[in-house]
Amino acid sequence: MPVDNDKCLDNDIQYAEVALPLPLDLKRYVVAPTEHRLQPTYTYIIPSHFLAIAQVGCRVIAPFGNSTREGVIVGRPSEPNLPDTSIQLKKITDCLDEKPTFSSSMLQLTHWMAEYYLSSWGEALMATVPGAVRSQQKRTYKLKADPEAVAKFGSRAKLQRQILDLLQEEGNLTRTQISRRLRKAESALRAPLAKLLGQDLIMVMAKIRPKSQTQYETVIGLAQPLEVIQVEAQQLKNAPKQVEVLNFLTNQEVNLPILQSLLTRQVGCNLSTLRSLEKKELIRLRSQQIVRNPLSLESVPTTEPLKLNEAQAHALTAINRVLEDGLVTTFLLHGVTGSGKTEVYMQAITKILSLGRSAIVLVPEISLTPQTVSRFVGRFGQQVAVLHSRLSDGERYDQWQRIREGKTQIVVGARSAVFAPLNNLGLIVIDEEHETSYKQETSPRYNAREVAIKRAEIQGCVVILGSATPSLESYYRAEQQTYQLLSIPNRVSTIKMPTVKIVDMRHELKRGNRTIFSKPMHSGIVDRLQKREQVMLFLNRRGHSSYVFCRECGYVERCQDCDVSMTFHFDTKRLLCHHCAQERPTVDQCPACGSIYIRYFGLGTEKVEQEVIKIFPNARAKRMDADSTSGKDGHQRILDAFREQRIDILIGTQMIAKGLDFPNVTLVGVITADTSLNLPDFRSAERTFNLLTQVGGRSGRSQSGGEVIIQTYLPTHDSIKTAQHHDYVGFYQREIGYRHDLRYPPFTYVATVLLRGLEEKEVIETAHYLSEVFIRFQSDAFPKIEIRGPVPAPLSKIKNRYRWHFLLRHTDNCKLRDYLKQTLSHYAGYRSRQIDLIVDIDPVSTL
DNA sequence: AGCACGCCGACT
DNA sequence: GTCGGCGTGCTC
Repeated sequence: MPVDNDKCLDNDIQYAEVALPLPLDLKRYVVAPTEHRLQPTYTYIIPSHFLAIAQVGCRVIAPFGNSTREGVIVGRPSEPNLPDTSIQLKKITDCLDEKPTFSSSMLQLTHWMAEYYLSSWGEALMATVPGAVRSQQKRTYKLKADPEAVAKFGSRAKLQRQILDLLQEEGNLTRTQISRRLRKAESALRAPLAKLLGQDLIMVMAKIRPKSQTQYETVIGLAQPLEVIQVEAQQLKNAPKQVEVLNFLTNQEVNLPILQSLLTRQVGCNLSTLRSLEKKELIRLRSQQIVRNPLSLESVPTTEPLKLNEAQAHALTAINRVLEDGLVTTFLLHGVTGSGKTEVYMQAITKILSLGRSAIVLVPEISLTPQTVSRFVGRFGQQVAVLHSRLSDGERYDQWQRIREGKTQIVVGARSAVFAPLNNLGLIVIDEEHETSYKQETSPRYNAREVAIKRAEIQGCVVILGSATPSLESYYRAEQQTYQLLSIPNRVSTIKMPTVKIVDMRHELKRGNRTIFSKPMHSGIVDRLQKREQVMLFLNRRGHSSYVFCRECGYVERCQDCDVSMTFHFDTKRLLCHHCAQERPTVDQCPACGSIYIRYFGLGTEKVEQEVIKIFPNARAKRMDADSTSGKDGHQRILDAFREQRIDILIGTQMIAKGLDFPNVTLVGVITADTSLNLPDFRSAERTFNLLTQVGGRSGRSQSGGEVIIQTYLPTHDSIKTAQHHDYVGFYQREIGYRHDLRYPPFTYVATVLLRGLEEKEVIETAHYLSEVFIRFQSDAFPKIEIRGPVPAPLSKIKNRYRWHFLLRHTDNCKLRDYLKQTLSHYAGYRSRQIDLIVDIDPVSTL
């Protein structure tokens, strides 16, 4: 029987079901998976002083095992529902919210996410709030024994000795602090610390406290009427600084409270001056909340709604009709690059605001540039909150609070903005819906597009998926009438689509052209340079050469920790692994046979830059990729320079392909289209088509018209041919046929299961064991499940960890998940801790 | 995930 | 013997 110190009657005890962010315990699914509590929640007693506020959806701190955790109340059962009656219920230590952080719809949404993506509910809940909202656990270690006992400890256990010395010297330290000072991994400290604790030599003080949160600033105001102050100032002759302060305050044009920092700087005084004035009750110091606003709103000119062309107007009418009726609908807005989709979004948002509801706009992180943001801010001003990865924790926290308090009606942000806590949400826009960055690559591995659709279903909203190159899944669903298709087939006004030229590089080679520029590409660039127009050159690979090898013996420089070749970077003259960032100097002699015939192969952006400089010495060329700049605004500076036409040729990776709009660019060159085409992934054709269309869309965004030149060794490939004619539907029809024949999405649902570990042998053995489990269940209850694998993953080793994987398919995604839950629960008993298991539902890539 | 417990080889 | 490494199990 639980003991409650608050002396209330047993039937007054109130309970909370708490979800904690623990990893999913797969063993729970072993028996009767549908009846069992699928998500591990824990029951706690709510102390009477929290009864008033500890509601469902509140974040709480609760003791868990021998630590303290932050969790979320997901239920208030009248009776505890425990697997075992002997369990002693503990009490919640603290309730962090007066008003629930999670609404019932967010609880529902996160529960769905956890079930769908096979994560725990707690993990799903935590993924929806910014880090700064979450509490941080802080454990500090403190010396408990007296110095004598410490001295007596001896130096048998060196680490323990070092820790004792450190604590004696510096007092209380956290584990991270200890690890930094001793230059040891935190994990290595666990055992020694445990030992010291066991011997009662040290103690831990666990404190969990909410992170950074709200910032305050001090403002100074007058505490007396102006006349009184002026009289008083006469009396302060021997305190000249104080007089100065008073004079400054009384001479202000507007008599508003002034920032302390500003005042001290202007007058040249310090805080103590102000304090003494405060004591004399002449001024008042007051602390007020700082709202960090990363938008410089003043600088953004307001924009008026543009007049829509016929296709845009048609799309908007269809959307508005549904918005008015309040129906749950998903639209697929298919509009070519430059067709004015954003204007349609904005006018739909205007509509939903007029109905008293709010909107979320999801944008891929990469296109969340000031340019995009200012379009929304320019139209909607203070009603917009922006959430993206460049914000500091504090800024993000403030934005989040503004949204939660109902101060903004529109949220523009990347993936996780789909969880923005807006009141009365009415519309979710997902721009570039095909983008793979909407998929989170850590648990819970959700796709914001699918989460948005689910959220819309729960909260009764409309979703607009927008893209020039919709994902095959979305377009298929539109064809099946699951989504409503809206098309904008033309660019706005009279701007034409660029002409696209395909250059067969095999012919170039035969003609003896060994440079990276084909004849048409070369003359195209020369032509633009003469006309003072700009050129963008695109290559989706960083570095100089993607592999370095010896012509004598065939030795290739590989990464020691990953199964890939090292990329040569000319800037640093070093070899870099693009998967683990391992780096080493390049060689001029073969490490295997000593020969000096080292060759550099495989083209990267650095090499393109060099070639451009060599062949077009008079052109001002600049490269933009992950290596080319450092610092926060580096990329922006390059883009600004390009916009102001201080650069003629911009060379870059993906980075320059998305959402940028430079009117003077009339030629876009794709150095090679084949890189992404040859990847062993069922979406590689789709990727390539998207990329080519995207890149091509950068050309000719003004009246002068534009040209795109694509160099390839595979000129007859569907992705390339259809991209040439801006023929999305043609591409779709071909590709959907292949998907159908090969039983890939959207005709099946796919999940990948990856096993990862340091010991190759162990990984393989585990993979084979799992394979047996898969096969056993397949024949019993799931004959239609298709299992591919185990095979080494295409990147068979990353960061020293070997990777084997499975690909599972089924036409019914519920069956597929049930199958995974059951099989993996059986495997869970076998698995060793050395092997990670990663399940990815609806993976965006199988590499 | 943390954290303790308990089993086993290596060395004061 | 003990130290410390490492695998296993539990947390309302």
